[in-house]
Amino acid sequence: MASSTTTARASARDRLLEAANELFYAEGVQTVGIDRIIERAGVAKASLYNVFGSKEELVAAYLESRHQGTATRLSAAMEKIQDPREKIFAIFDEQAKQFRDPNFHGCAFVSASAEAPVGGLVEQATTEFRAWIRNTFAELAKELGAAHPSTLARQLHLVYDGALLAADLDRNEPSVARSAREAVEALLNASSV
Amino acid sequence: MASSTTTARASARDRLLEAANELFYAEGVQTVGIDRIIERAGVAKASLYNVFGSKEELVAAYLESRHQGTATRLSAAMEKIQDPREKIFAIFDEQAKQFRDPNFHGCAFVSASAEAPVGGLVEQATTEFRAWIRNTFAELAKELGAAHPSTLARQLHLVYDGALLAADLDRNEPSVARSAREAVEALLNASSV
DNA sequence: GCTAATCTAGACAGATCTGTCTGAAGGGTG
DNA sequence: CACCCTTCAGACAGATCTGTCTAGATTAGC
Repeated sequence: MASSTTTARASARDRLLEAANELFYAEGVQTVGIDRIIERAGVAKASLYNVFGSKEELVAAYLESRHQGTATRLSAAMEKIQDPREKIFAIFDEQAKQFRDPNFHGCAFVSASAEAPVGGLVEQATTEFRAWIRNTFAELAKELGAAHPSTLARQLHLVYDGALLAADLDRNEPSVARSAREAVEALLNASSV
Repeated sequence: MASSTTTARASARDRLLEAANELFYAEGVQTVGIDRIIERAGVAKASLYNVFGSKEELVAAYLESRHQGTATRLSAAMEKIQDPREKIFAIFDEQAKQFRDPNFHGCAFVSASAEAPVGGLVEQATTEFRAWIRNTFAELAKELGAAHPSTLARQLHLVYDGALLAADLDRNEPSVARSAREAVEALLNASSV
């Protein structure tokens, strides 16, 4: 598929992924059926099953695209920063920006994992994503010269996940981002930096 | 399997709640159907709909029973302790004990909320549970004499949620509990205690 | 203009879901 | 025993789900 589409319209695959991203993320993987995806994408059901072989593979592709999106967003946020400490804060600032998005609805991987079968593609995509973000924190912790980089990374990950969860489930409370930032400060200071 | 001579069978309601607790928690609210619940509970379908009016209300009752269970567990863990700082650690120690339970599967409220309709009973039960646990932390933070009790409570909640999530999704890593405890220490120390 | 490949809408199959209803079995109380 | 009332097993309705298949429309290359 060398993308020879000269048409103005996006490819069926891209339109399906966009529809999946909107609907799956907003309402959940289980509750959104195939019919609603193809209706929003403007694509025939046969085409969906031709491109992706099953709903599960569409879900996996949706999660991989979110993984990719988060990776590029965080890279962009850290791009012009040298200090690893400031890079870490940039990650949480970027997260705080997400919270203000009216379409924000928590972590897509957490939601998708809630009712996914063990050993399936969703679990696999989630494991990869979480390993990647933990590794991102671990490298920054190492650059920082933390006493125990992997422990600090795990702690930053705890705050990162907890903040995502709270921002989604405790909508009334707008101070989540600030509390998370102050928690990060405390953790960085405590890790003998 | 068992004796019907002396021991009275538990009520239909209790058996339904027990089956719901096992199946909903292990596999998810959406993926487990009514038929599997009544089969495990040994109860007729008509009885379920007689006791609870709908699946959603059964789910809400299941969540409320977990709320109650967590409340009594934490109360017991803090019972013999006076120092609020040690009470906070007792909460996280209790959580760590949960992680070692082979049936541990993350936070029931997070999982149930992942695909629940907005404004439904699941959202309501989740809001109540989260308000309760945040309030628990807030009272301890106040006893501690923290500079900003509600901020400290929010931060402890972040770590609490993040640890639950990580213990569920990053099964390989066993050091979650220790990292969480150290994070709590750092947060307590930073809040001018 | 013709052919071949692709995309379309939608019927269809088969399974599964929630919730209702029927009719029989069972246990406690007069 | 007769009565009442709960519970039982399971058929049934109606909706919805994933995935397959048919057949017409569209498009590209020649």
